Amino acid sequence: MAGRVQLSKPNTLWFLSSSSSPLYSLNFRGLHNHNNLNFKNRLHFRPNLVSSSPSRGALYCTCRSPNLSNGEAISDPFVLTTPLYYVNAPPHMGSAYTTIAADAIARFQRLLGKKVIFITGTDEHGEKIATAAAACGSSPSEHCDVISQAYKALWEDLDIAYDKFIRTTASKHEVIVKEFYSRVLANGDIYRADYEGLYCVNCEEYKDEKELLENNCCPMHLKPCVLRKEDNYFFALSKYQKKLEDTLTQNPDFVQPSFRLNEVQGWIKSGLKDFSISRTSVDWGITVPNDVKQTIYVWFDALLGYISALSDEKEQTNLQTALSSGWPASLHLIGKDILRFHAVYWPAMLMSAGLTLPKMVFGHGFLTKDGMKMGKSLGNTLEPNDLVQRFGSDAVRYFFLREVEFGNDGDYSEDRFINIVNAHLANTIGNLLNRTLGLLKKNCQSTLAVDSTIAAEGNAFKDTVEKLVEKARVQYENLSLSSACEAVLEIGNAGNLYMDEHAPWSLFKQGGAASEAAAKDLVIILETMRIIAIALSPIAPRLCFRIYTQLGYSEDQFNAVTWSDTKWGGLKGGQIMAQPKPIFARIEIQKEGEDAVKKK
RNA sequence: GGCGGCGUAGCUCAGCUGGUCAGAGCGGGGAUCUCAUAAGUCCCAGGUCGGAGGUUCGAGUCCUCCCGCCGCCA
Repeated sequence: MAGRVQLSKPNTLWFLSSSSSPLYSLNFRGLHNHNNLNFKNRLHFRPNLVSSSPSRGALYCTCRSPNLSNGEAISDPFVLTTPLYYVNAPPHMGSAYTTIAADAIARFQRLLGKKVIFITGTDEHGEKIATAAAACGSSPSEHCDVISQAYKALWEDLDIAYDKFIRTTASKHEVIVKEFYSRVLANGDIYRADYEGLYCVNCEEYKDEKELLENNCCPMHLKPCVLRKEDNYFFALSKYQKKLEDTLTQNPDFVQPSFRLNEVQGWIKSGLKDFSISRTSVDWGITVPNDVKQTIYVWFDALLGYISALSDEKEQTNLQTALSSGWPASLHLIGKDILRFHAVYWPAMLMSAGLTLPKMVFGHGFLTKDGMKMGKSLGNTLEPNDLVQRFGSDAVRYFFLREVEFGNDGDYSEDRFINIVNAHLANTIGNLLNRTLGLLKKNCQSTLAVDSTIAAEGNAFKDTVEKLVEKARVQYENLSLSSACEAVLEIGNAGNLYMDEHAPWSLFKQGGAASEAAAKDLVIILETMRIIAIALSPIAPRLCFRIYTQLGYSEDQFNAVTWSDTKWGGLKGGQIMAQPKPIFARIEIQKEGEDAVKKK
């Protein structure tokens, strides 16, 4: 379809024009960063290199909600990781999808009052990095700085509120890797051996001859592999075959979804081979302790980012201190292509070092575009930067979290993207708020007549909303992000139906008792919107913030909400609402030379 | 070749453990309304549940074979 899409600037630049809002504070408390003085506010974004102590008043830390003051033990933190993305290239939509999903899960866990440690970062070692840098005429570290920054910039645009951004070139990471290496060595699981084989530089892997194409070309990169013989260090993975089998049998939830568990069990069953964990031919990386000629292989290095990320900059880095700051991880979120490393190699490494395994590894599916696999050679990649610039963060997040059943593959098409986002965010949610605030302004001077609890007395609608909220909570906890979205949107549908049934605009015209009933109805709908703003905030945080501020709340109040605030009754009589203003501008499609609008 | 997953309305998907033998969202058509972001509400069309057998009183759901797609392994 030839056409142009109008930029949804209102969705991305809302704050810059909102100074007329009487309740929106322009004061920015940049507690942690010197660089954050521009107006473009970031909800729950913090490139936090400085540890902040948990505090009730902290802008984003919710580990101590008021409800935890009754002598409850401090619970374990919820530690969530994305993969550490390889900096051979800027981020693509696949890694953005993983990170968006992780962010939604992290936000939900924070709403529950959990202390969350959300770890992401970049894997910056390896031959490909050195090669890519040389091709650009940069040093590897310069190259890493640029690409790593590109990741951070995209995460900022996508409202990713991570806690720890670890780069494998960080000095603390090296300390952790070396200490871990020594532990595994001391356990007798590293040995030296010759390794000869055909090596693909792009995969950074030795290949079995059988899997290569003619001229020994790698099937993925279509470039000839090089015969290499190296004297390397090996990790005794085969030694852990039985233990891994037992672990997966006894913990069937360790790998999810369940069909991925089957795959992993199949790999193990077919026999595990020791794998090389070092290279002599690669200089860009961490040297093997006591052997400066060998460099640690990227996976043995990178996976430890999940632990080194926990290390506090201020303290002397050591493995034990890092572990005690949040290990074991609660959830590793990964794409299915790296499942073997996370579900087989990593657990075995941890066993060897005598460390606890993470609680769960979740391997989600791939994204396709218009039903086809994405690939540079196909020329149909989906650039996350483009998507977020064109449609805004909320639309991108909402679409992928709603449309892809987590764990399965998912498809993107622009028509469907626009249809779904318009129908749900602009129409169901956005119009409901707009029409209600408009009525409130016209008939009640933008002020709530009664408490929402009083307004809903004897009203079954409140029960409907509470049931759907509970449904959403359960779905979030089960990582069913799509179903959670569905449940929250259903609240919006119920709200629109309620409005039509009660027709408060008609009641206002009648005056008297009818007008009072109408005023109560508006309070009911606005309380519903308040609940939606909380329940949907893990998915579309910026949109939800706009809803919350139009209901008369401040940024601090929004950042302090917990899931328990979805309980009916937050809005009180007398609260003044902001002026009605669309919270999500419809994405318009215009066809060339043709007026596509053909409506009544 | 072996193992596993999938194939349900134009699109994206529910329907798990057999029982009002088919639903939802998006899109489409119609009606209605005008508080509202040309939005809302209501109604409708649209299905050989990949195909063929079988088990059963009854199968989208269980079994067998076949076709197609995807993944892992060889």
